[in-house]
Formats: sequence, C-alpha cells, structure tokens
Amino acid sequence: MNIDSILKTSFSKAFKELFDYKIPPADIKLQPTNREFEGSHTFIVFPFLKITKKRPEETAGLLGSFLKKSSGIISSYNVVKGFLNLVINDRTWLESFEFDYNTPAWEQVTANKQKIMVEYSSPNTNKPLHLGHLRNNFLGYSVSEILKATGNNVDKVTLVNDRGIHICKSMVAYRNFGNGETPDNSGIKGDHLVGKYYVRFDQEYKKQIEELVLEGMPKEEAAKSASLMLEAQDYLVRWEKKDPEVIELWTKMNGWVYDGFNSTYQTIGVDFDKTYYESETYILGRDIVAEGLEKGIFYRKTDGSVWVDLSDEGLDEKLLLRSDGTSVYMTQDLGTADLKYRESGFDQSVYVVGNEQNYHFDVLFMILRKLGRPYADGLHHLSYGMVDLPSGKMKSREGTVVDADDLVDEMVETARIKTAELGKIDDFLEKEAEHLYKVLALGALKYFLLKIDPKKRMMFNPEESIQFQGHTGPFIQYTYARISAILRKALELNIDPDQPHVNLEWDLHETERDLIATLNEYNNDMTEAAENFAPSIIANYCFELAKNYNRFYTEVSIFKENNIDRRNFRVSLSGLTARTIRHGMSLLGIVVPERM
RNA sequence: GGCCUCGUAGUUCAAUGGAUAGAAUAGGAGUUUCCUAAACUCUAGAUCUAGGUUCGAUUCCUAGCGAGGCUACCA
Repeated sequence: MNIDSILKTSFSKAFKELFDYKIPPADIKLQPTNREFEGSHTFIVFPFLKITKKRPEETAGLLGSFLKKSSGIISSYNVVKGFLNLVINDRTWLESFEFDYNTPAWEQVTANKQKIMVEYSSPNTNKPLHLGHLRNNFLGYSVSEILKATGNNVDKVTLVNDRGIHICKSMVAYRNFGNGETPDNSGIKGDHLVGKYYVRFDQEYKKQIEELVLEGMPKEEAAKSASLMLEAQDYLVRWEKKDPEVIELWTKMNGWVYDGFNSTYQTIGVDFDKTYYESETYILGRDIVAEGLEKGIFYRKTDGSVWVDLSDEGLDEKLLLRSDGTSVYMTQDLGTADLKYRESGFDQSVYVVGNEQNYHFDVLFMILRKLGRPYADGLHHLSYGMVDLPSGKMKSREGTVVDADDLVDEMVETARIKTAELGKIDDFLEKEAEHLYKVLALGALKYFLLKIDPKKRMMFNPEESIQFQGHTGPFIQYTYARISAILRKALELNIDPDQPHVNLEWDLHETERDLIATLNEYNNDMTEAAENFAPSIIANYCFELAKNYNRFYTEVSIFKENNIDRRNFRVSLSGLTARTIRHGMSLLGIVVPERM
C-alpha cells in the first residue's frame, strides 16, 4: 500500500474540483515534512499559484481542507507560508503496516521484465585486485541485485583482459627470473605471484635502461632497445601466432591468476554468469570497421588507418584501426558489444567502468548509434569515481596501492579484536566466530564503499573504514542482531510470526509511526536505486531504518508492555524491520548476523 | 592549450529548484537494578569567491580561484 500514491490521486482530484485544473497524479510532487513541523508529507503550492490565482496560504488551506474531507487518510493539516503539511491518521499507518507486513515492498515491485547485462570487475591478469577493483566489484554486484529485485532478468558478466603487452611482461620476467617458482612451491597466491613478476619486469627493465644510458645511449633509444622490452614484444608477436611455447606459459600463468581471482571473488562474495576473455574477443570488430567504411561513417587515411570523425557531435576524431591493420581497444569494444547483443538480446547493457574512461564510452556509444545498432539506446556506462587515499591517488609505482586480499584480512582481524573486547559471543564455536568476523569485516568494507554516490570520487581512510560505529555496515548488522534476539524470545512466547497483530483503533507512539513510515518508503527507494544504478540509495535507506529502529527500541518497551496485543504488534513491527534490513543489505551483498 | 567532473561542519558523506542546509565521526555533557551500550539523548560546528536567472539557488547560467580526470596508431 502506497500512501504517496493515494495522496497524489487526492491532490489531482482536488485541483480538478477546486480549480478546474487537470493534473495527473504522477505530476504531483510531495516531499517529506521537516522534523520541526507536524506531519509527514508536504506539498508546496508556489508552482501552482498561477493556476489557483490565490495567495499561497489560501491555496494551501483550500487544498488541505479538501484533502482532509475527501481522502479519508488525513487527520489534520497545517499551513506554513506556501507549505501544506499533512498529518496522516494512525489508522492509515496501521493499515499500511498491515499491508506491508503481508506483502513486503520487494514483493510489490511491478516487474520490468527487461533483459539487462551488467559487465563489471573486468580485471587484468597481470596483477592482483586492489581497492579500486573492490569498488567496482561491489558496485557491479549490488547494481545487478537491485535490478533483479526490481523485476529484471540480469546477466552478470566480466571481460577478462588476459592478453597484451602487459601480460607478456610478466611472462618474460618469470622466464628470466622465475627459477620455476609456482604458487604451490612458494605458497604465494597465484595472482600475487604473477603480479610479483610484473613488478620485477619493471625493475629489471629500468636497470637495463640505466646501463645502456651509462654506455652512452640516449634514454629514448635505450627504452626501445633494452633486451627485456624486445623480448616482451617478441612474446606478443609469438602469442598472436599461437607459438606453442608462449601459449603454454601464458596458459599456465593465467591459470594461476584465475585460481587467485576465484579465491578472492569467493571471499568477497561476487560472481558472474558468464566470463568473456579478451584473447577471444580482441579479434572482433574488424568487420564492423568494414561495415562503417561501407556506410561512409568511417574514413580511411592515406596511410591506411581507419578513423571516425565525431567532431560534429562535440567529440573528436578517433582511431579505429591502425595503419598496419591491427585493432585497438575501441575496435574490440565495438565487436564485443555486438557479441553481447547476439548472445543475450539485452534491452540494456551496463558497463561498470571507472570515470577515467568516460570519453571512451561516449565515443563507443556514439559510434554504435551512428551505425544504427538497435540496442544503442540501451547502453549505459556506470561511471564511478576513483578511490583516493589520504596520501593521494593510488600509484602502483609508488607502492601505495591497497591490495584487496590484504585489506580483507586486516578487516577480519579488526572484527576479531573488537568482538573479543565486547565479549558477547564467548559461547560461539571457533567456526561460528570466524564466520562472524568475516561477515562483519565484509559488511564494514562493502558498506563503506557503497554508501557513497557511485559517480563521486571518494576518500578511503583506512582508519575510518574499520570503524564499526555510526554510519557503518556493522551498525546496521548490530540492529539486525538485536531484533533477532527479540524474535527468538517472541518465538519462545509463541507469538505468531505470520500475523501483523494490528488493531486499527490504536494511537501510535511517535517512534512506531516513524518506523512504519520508513518501512513504507522502501519501495520508492528501491525503484530510485534501480533507475539511477545507485546502491548508495539503498545503503542510506538501511541506515535510516536502523536508526529509526534503535530509537524505537530504546523508547518503548516490547516484552514489558502490559497489553499483549500491543506487545505482539511491536514484535511484528520488529519482524518486518528485520526482514527489510536483511533484504536491503542483501542488495548490497552484505550478510546480516543473527547474533553479534 | 582544449574538453569533462568536482569544491558543503575539523574530517568523511547527504540534500527531485523549496521551510531554520541533514547525518556520521572527532570535541563537550549525560543514559545501564530494564528486550544486546557495536546503542541512545543533549551540545557546538559548514554551502570556495563574484555576478545573474527565480517568489525562492548547495542545486540552474556566466566569470574567477582551487582539486582531479581525459586529451596515444596503450588498454
């Protein structure tokens, strides 16, 4: 039951009756009433004064009086300047709760039934995942869950960058300095081991350049003729020719990396329905270049390279095929877009990629539009901001990159220490306790990265991220655990969990009313989160709900309430809050514990 | 140089063009014979600058200052 829509319909009627003006309910804008005034919903009359031809106070008064008489859900109203504040009667709140209890918000979503592909994570196989990847992974996973929950059919996919000169660098370094080291015999996780040789390449390469410069070679030339670089380039050529020796090493090292990635993915709880590999897609897109040339959308320069001119669209000229006929990133992405559409027939395709590639995606989508692709309007770049450290930007060369595995380990350790200090789970088995630490650690980390608007760059302060108080995941998890204790006790008292235990004649306590109103908002926020691809809306909702519950929890007593019906009602109010928190947090990929 | 983002309490984040700009943390003061104090209550503290549009601007427009990104026949 949606109180907003009842109100909007009533407003629409009021305008018709009072001012003979037709306005569809959907065009009525309501906003939450400020704390300092009485009421829950506020209507602003200023934009309608031209129509009503009356002063703000008078207009608001007429509307308020009409609504109070006709809507049946308003107990009183007050007018402050041009603001009409509406007080919903408790009967309506109770009816709303009764309805929501039996049909929670996530069951009320009208299915959009769209096929949506969400591409995220998309790692390189030359180094382990870091903090920036975590934001990407959590965002992609969460957006997928939100889209599913709002009735869409979602495919989560990832496109692994498993080829190219950077991979060859790791291979060359390993071949030269590896001494047969493997994840098994070194105890190093596969992705970290390969990353180690990627770094080693850079170090040794720099040494070679320095030596050549000392011998009198200009720096630029030295960079080009250093043997390691030549070797890496040779590997790239041999890889493209499918040289068995190179392919074997490539397969082996990538295998190590995938084992490492899979372990990390499992720990952080993300997954994919399908994995694309660039080694399989990099060849795609050349036929599209030919098609574009044929259609006259692209053009060939005298050196043979192929370009598209988007300067009329406010963009630049962009290369699509090198003069030697090899493809570039854009070529592949054109081909992959077609491939995805062929395979899934998506209505929408979302790319979770950092905002440093905004320009690339503007160009990509523009080209596909010019080519007349039927799916072009369904493409969306979910562009997220970078994660900065207090010391500034993460730079691998300066060793300031925060490694994903290390970070998770540290968070688990923090969870262990904080939990031990409180001593609330001393009766837990070792295994249960370890599980809880992980749940709390990931809850804190995911919440920290997801509570911020994806579009914005964010600051990651390690000190703050491990906070378990205030606007954090564990705060919400704690609220859930508290409610769980209530519900366990309710079960012992044989309070029927299938019933909302509502008596429509009751007057509500302020905190009960606030809680019901917040629960009633979930549907709207889910929709808004889905429309904007913004998990932060869900994150902030969960926080708001938990905060409201905690106030309710301290201000009214549940089991000390003398009126049994009222007691049972408070239990069911707690129950729906718990269910809503669990659902909302699951959309963020966060697990909530029964005890903590 | 050109193009694109972003400047909000000490700090990290909110605010479909609406009321006295909300939270959280850090600071100060309190709450536990009572369902989990990882909680709750009170307190103090902010819209980069200058113009403009509007009944009304953190939000829209222009200029300036500051931060970041993009601007490769790299991905």
